[in-house]
Amino acid sequence: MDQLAQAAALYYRNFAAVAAERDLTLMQGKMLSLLRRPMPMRALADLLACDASNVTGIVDRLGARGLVRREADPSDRRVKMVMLTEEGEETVRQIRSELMSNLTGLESLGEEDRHAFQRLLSQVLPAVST
Amino acid sequence: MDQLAQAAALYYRNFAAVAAERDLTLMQGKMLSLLRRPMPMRALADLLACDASNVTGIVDRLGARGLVRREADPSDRRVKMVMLTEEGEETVRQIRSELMSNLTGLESLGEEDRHAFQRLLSQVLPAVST
DNA sequence: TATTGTTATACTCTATAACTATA
DNA sequence: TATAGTTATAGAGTATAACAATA
Repeated sequence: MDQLAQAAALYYRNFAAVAAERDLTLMQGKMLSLLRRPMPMRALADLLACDASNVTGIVDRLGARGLVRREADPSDRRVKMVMLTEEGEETVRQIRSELMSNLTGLESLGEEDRHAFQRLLSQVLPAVST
Repeated sequence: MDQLAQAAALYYRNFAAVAAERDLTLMQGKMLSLLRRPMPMRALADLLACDASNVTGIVDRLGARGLVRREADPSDRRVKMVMLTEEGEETVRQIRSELMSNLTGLESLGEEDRHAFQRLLSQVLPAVST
């Protein structure tokens, strides 16, 4: 229990540090990481667990830096799809690779331990859609 | 790796929800939880991984609600010790107990799985002091 | 000189409420 | 009527820089 708290703290401290190196806030880094494919603003709000009105500002700031862009959805003209630009894609690649190399603990595990870890997490994570 | 991200997201989502029920922000809840014993402002800044100037405001707001108080340190008159009030202690007890009951996953594990989990976490947590 | 805590400042995140344009 | 996104607003977190008091 305390270990879960520490693991969570470690993960976010690491994530925030990696993002900060690129002048990104935690939320900006999270949003970029979520955009594996184009997504409506609304979906981003759900995944980031924040109000839809906040997404406007975050996308604005990332857009001003050329990391994401909005595009109209032909099938529903209310919807705006958000997607990474080329530069955004590259930034996400860098973040992911640095996250990996900072948290090498899991990668250095044997097969058996890794499976035990995943089994345990699946019990603790009944309702996570991220 | 992705599982660690999900576990961290789950933990903080749960923590923030429990804190919000008591009209506390995530940082306010974190600070209360850290105050197992009186602590200088400076130590809180280190544990919360934020600038010392932020601690002033957070302690101010918690103090205005009667959950913490400052006290002079006789041995170094620059230092102010922050400690929980009686109401603060009770709030922390409630938060802890609700966190536990929400994340029952770990508690329901068998001995073997629990040990595997702790062994894994200890590999991922080389530098966590919280 | 260095450290502790505060203040001032500017920016970001946050929820709420009111608005528009679509559906 | 309901939904997607925006805007306005107020409160909270954030780092930086400058400051007073103390070491």
